[in-house]
Amino acid sequence: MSQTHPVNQEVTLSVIKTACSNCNLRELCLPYGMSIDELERLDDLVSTRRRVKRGDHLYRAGEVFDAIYAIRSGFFKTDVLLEDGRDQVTGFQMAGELLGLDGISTEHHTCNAIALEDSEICAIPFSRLEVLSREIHTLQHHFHKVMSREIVRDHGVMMLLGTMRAEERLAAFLLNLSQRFTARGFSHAEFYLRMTREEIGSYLGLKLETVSRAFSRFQEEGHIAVQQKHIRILNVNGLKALMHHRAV
Amino acid sequence: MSQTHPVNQEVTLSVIKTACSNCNLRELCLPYGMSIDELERLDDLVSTRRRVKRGDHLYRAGEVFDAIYAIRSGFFKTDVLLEDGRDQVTGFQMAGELLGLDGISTEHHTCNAIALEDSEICAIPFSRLEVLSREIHTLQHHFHKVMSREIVRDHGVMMLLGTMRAEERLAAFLLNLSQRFTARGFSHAEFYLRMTREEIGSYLGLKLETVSRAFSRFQEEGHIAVQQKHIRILNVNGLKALMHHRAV
DNA sequence: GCGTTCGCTTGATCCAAGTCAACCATAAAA
DNA sequence: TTTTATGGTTGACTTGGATCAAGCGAACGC
Repeated sequence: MSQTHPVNQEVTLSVIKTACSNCNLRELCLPYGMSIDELERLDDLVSTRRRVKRGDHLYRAGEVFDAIYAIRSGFFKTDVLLEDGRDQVTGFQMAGELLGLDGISTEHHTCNAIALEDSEICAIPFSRLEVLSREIHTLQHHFHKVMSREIVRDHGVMMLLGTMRAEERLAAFLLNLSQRFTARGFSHAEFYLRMTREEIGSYLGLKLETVSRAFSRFQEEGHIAVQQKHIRILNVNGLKALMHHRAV
Repeated sequence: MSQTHPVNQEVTLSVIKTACSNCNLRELCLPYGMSIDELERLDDLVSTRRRVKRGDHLYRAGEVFDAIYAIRSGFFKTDVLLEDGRDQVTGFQMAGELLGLDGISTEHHTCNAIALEDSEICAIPFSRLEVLSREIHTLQHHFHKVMSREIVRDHGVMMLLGTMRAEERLAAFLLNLSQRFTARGFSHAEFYLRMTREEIGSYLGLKLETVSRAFSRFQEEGHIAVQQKHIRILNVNGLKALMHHRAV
């Protein structure tokens, strides 16, 4: 590459921009709660940035695990494949969230992570994260919290799959998305779905037709406005009520 | 209490017996992979042993979290209660397994842990565990693996709830129990269920009648012998086949 | 600009599991 | 020993969501 001064400057700028210490997601992501000095030590670790094009795998089930990934921008899904060919989407991840925690257990990834739009991720080599988290207490503690939060989230999904009916599931799903978009500074009431009806259905344990019908019903009842993947929430409380419709 | 010599000796003996370094579950539990010296440092931490009677809570959702618990003996369930009164069993835990990991995230427990038989647990103060795991790399790494394993387990349950039909779920459940009993040195083919049909159903997202019917069907087909809570597995491969019966 | 593809919607029908109800078995209480 | 309570089984019926099928609209490649 050219080594002229202007280009070097540009490279430097770009490096600064990719550092955790300057990342506008740091309050959502791994750096949460860390001091300026501590952040600079984390920057060292998280130097590798990578683009993942829509439809491409970030990692695949079975591959050796050596890093977790923070989503810098974009949108992912994770899915698990059963031996008999059935598969299920286990989660949708957006900016500031971590991918790959499931791989720590066996040192192999146990699911596929696929970009649903062109995305950018920060790779965090796991063994180095363990070293650093021995030294930075806040990092250690926050990492534990993030793992625990993932467990709590999964319990919520189990609850949804085990006790809720179709419309309740979809209402819960929309409210969850809305809440996560809000946390990222986007509108809570209007967003684009990055995933298909089939992927939503897979995640919610429903068929795509059922998802589609539920969307139509919500629209008829004035809770939301749907136009393909564009969703506007017209009545949050209506959705919340729907979510707990039938206490069986 | 009496301070005579024999009694003191008994106390000492009892303390030695409760230490991780002498625990016969150490290969299944938190101490996995630790050296003798390291184990002795862990012993300090895990000094509190507690009995929990059948039906009693180890902790309740909403309580402040300050420790995780290793099951020394016995059997637990965890369940989550939704605002609208619905609840679901999120897991069954047996000797050597950890309880309470969900509480790290918010510093409050997010589920109830209830003993299904008279049990004994070791309390592990969490902040002290974090301190020690900064010093003992194997402890740190193993703890991360345990948390990750919990995430992978939950994905398995999501898979089960999202894609499997009733008989497949129950077959998977029985095989899972069998495998965990085996890992603890018990028969893989014969065991007592500690939970009711209703609790199994709640965990599997089914009604108790459906669970009961599936048991009867498995018995008719010669896969298992059921007598109340006593289960004998007669045909493991039959169950495995059942588990992947319909690749929809 | 046009055909092809992919994702979505909607309708008709079907079935697995839920619901309701009766009854049985075991264990604890009286 | 009988009574009561709790948990389990089984049958008859209902239903929510799956399945099958047709058609539509937007996006993309040629």
